[in-house]
This record gives sequence, C-alpha cells and structure tokens, in this order.
Amino acid sequence: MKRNSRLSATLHILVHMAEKPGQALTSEQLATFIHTNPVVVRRTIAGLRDAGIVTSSRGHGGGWLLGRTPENISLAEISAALGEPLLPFSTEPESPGCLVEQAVIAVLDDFRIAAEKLLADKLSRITLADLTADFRRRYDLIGVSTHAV
Amino acid sequence: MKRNSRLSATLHILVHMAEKPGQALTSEQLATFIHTNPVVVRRTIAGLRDAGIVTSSRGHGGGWLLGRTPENISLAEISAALGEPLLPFSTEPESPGCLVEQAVIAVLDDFRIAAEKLLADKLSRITLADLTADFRRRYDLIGVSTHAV
DNA sequence: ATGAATCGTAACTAATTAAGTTACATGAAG
DNA sequence: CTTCATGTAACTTAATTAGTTACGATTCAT
Repeated sequence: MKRNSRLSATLHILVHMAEKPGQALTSEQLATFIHTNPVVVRRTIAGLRDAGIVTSSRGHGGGWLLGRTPENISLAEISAALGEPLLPFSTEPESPGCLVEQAVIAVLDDFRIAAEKLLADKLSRITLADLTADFRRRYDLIGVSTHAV
Repeated sequence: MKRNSRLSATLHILVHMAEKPGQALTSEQLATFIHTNPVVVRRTIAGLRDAGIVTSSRGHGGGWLLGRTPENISLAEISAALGEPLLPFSTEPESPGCLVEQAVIAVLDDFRIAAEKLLADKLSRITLADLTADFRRRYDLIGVSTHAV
C-alpha cells in the first residue's frame, strides 16, 4: 500500500466486502486485495469498526463484515473513521506571539473550517453503494465486450 | 519550519514583504521570520518567482520583492505556485486491471476534481491584502490595549 | 578591477512519518 | 484442546521532507 492511499485502499476493501454480503472476509484475504499484509489491514480499518461501518469477529470462521448496508455507508463517514484530515496543511503556531503568524493562522483556519465542511458535505452524498454500482457497470461492460469480441 | 506548513510559512513571509513595500528582503531575513534557513526559503518560494508573485535579485542590495500589489495576489495562486496538492489522498493505481480499484479511483477522481475546483474558488477570493489587513487589525488592537493598560 | 553581498542549485545529512514485519496474547469454533 | 482468527505492541524498513554545506553566478560599491 502506497502512502496517502489509505482512503482508496479502504474503499477497495469495502467494495470487495459489499460484493460478498454476509460472508466474513479475513484480514489475510483483504490484505491480498490491496497488496499488503494483514496487520496493516487491521490497523487501517480498526477505526471503521469503532464507527460501526464494519464488524470483526475472532476465531474460526471469523473475519470482517459490513456493519450496515452499502447504501447507509457514506464516504464522509469512512474518511472520518480513518482519522485522516481532509486537508493537508498545518496551522500550528511556530512563533507564538508573532502577530503576522496569528493573522495567517486565523485566515487559514477560517478557510479550513469552511472547506472541510464543504468537502464533508460532498463526501456524505457518495455511498459505498455508488461505488459498487460503478464497479458492476464496469464488470458488465467487460462481460459484454468479451462476448462481443 | 514544521512539516505541512509550507503554505502558512509562505504566507507569513509574504505578509512581512507586504509590510515593507519596495524594500528587498533577503532570504536570510525571511528565514528568521519562519525559523529556518535561507536555502529552505529560496527553495520554498522559488515557485512563487516563476509565477510572478515575487521577484528576486542577486548581488549587493538584492533580495525578494512582491511582484504585484497584495490586492492582486490570491491564496489560490500562492497555493498553486507552491506546487502542493490541495487534497492529500492519492488515487494512483496499484493493481492495474482490478475493476474494483478502477471504480474506486474513478469515483475518487471525480470527487477530487470537483473538490479542488471548490477549494481553488474559495482561495481565489482571499488575497494577500486580506491577510495584511487582518495583521494590521491585530497590531492596532495591541497598540490600543497597551496604551489603555 | 576587486571584494562583499546575495541568489541558484546540487549534494549530502538528519529528522519524521508511515508502512511493513514479528511476536504473542485473546477469543471463538469445532 | 487444537486451530483459526483478530488485537496490539514493538520493532524494522522505506520514503519524504527539512536542514545544511558548498560553491558558482551575479550585482553593486569603491
């Protein structure tokens, strides 16, 4: 798994889970989808479990299941559960007391708050079901073209 | 300079430059503002020069100047000139041929394109002049309270 | 001309972060 | 009670970014 691809890797995993409803997939299986190892998977999606997006069970026959239907899982929730910031820039003070820095931080923070809200709104309108629908469309297309050619 | 603070550090520098109009500031001076060293400054703002936001001159009496008035320098341009992506997540394929991945990337890229446009629009409405105005407000407030107390 | 000041940039080092790995405890199913 | 899973801590490795050193190129003052 490359850097900065936790969101796409997680979505990849979730679509696979959505395609096998009711069937628990192990960290091992999920890991092969995103070319990494089981511990990285557990670590990455641990937050999704806490958010109720997935459930995990141990022992024989255990593994991971979606906690809700794909229609009820939005990318906003997934992104939030991963715990990564939506915007990459930091505004932590480095020169406390510098009025220029304070002004810069104030303006950037205002922007950031508004921007994060905008992005979260947009993400909340995309669900896991949308992703699986897109996948199915591609899948069917391949099938058609394979038969046609 | 901390990680992920290139934007705020650059704004910090630019506000200082805006406060000394017509006066060339050296990389050395700019570096002290953001607690780093001159080479890091040159490297960081090199893109701003290419974008015409600042100019630099060498030799005795040389240094950095704003290339335009603060009213005509938007945060969108500054951010673009820094060459950093507005959104942190990557959508580079890791399993070419995997339809699930393709679906995920397609959806995320759509989102990313729309989101970047939104953010750029918001940033284009904030100018360096807005930052200096915010700074002046804080500066005047301190002056007032100092005199009052 | 010469020297001092300044940027431009390459090359290297150090610090930080994130992913990958190993190891083992915990719990569930047969 | 053995096997198959997750949970998690600890460590290692890899990648990225900031910091540093060094030096060439350019400009100004004398």
